[in-house]
Amino acid sequence: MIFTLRPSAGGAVLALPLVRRTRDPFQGHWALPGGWLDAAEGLDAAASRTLAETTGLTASYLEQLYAFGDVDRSTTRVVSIVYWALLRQDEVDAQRAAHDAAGDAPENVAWSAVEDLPALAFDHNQIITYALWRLRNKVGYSRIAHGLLPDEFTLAELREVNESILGRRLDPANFRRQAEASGTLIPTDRFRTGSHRPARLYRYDVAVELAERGPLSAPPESDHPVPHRIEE
Amino acid sequence: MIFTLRPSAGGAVLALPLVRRTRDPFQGHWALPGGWLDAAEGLDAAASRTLAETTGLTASYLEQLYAFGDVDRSTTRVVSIVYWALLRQDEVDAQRAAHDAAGDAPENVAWSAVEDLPALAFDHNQIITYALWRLRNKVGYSRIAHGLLPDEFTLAELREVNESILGRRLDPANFRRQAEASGTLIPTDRFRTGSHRPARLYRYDVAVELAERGPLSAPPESDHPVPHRIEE
DNA sequence: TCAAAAGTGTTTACCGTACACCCATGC
DNA sequence: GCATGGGTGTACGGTAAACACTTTTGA
Repeated sequence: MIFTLRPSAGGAVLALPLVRRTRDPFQGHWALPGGWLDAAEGLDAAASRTLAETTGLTASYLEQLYAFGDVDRSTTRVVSIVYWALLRQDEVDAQRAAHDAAGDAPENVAWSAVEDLPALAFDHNQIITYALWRLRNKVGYSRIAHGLLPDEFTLAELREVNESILGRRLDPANFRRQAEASGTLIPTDRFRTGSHRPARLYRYDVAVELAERGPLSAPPESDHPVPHRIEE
Repeated sequence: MIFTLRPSAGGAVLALPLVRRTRDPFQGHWALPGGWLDAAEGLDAAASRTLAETTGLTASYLEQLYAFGDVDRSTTRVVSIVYWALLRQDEVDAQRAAHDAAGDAPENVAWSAVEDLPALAFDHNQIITYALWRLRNKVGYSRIAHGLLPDEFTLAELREVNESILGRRLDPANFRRQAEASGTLIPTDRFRTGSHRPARLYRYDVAVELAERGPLSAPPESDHPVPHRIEE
């Protein structure tokens, strides 16, 4: 499941690529991009590979979502270990422009806004519903939004990403203070000009981001969990 | 991964069952209980079955944790879709008593406190570390603690469960107010006597619990995600 | 009567929200 | 100048934490 933000009238909207199935079951239907796990690759690697095969891009954020394994979710027995990725809009645009210039735009891939999805193959609509729920939850307590932004961005751009994911407006003044207080933003000396008062550009502190994912992102020093006791 | 609370000097401690491996790789080592996915059962069903085979019990809480699939995590290629379960202490005790009476205590199962784990087979120590991290996170924003308690419990017992998971003392007065304000507790007319002033017994409102798990616990009415737009 | 846990009240600090206001730039 | 978004100040309300205090039982 690959999310990006697509500019649209009245703010950006979340969009994701779908692929048209070329064989049964669900031939001709749209589905989430996916692929088979190779015997010689780990789950993360397989997800990265599938992402690259679909979009030609590398994700700025990639995380395991959930394993779906009901017996009746396909005509054969398939367990899907679903990952979700966030792509920076500028990279998606650049890739699309390159394809357009070369005239080799992928035939069976289409980007769809999440609020305007067709009926998909298998249980893929349900998977998207779950991913959206997780995304909207996570944007509240995590600094996930920068996965959709270029390296340098204004606070207004960051706020608009959050607004697009959450589906509601945020107070610019309060958002600014919370963002600055989070300790994850590094102000630069550069400004975005072009309209009205120039806005300062920020970048993310990547060191902070790693600590949020728990023990999986950075393997613990010891094989043993940290002992913990109640102090009397 | 099966958690329960074991009474101990100075408060309860988290404990989980380990099984001794009877074949290579890691023969003789302790490992997390597990089993193979049957072609005719879903992931949740397989987790329930494995739990029952290990403990003879049904979980009061069962949730998918994570899928582990690095190529080098076993000598053969194995993808483990790990679930975690919470067991009520009274049921574990009853089951153990039944086994002791019948003289058929399971030979290769041992309960170990999480703060005193041996070196386990495969990447199982890492898996436990991750599960503990998730458990401690989740106890903060979810009412997960009641999975470790009998149907009726005092607020002090509920607080002690939270203290055991978090590894620190909580203020009884503040904990009481937060628990009562959560809207998930139903006071009963019964009291726990035996020492000092009797404490009122509470039970959980099960209806509330279901809403916390997101779209997976209760499938959405429609196959399509709820559209959302920013109001201008 | 005393110890100890159950349960209540109060004070403080902090944080999210709302909103008034000033600042700097393009037009 | 003036419209507009960038950026600051401030007041209010809710909630978590700290802790003093009362209540009720067993011993």
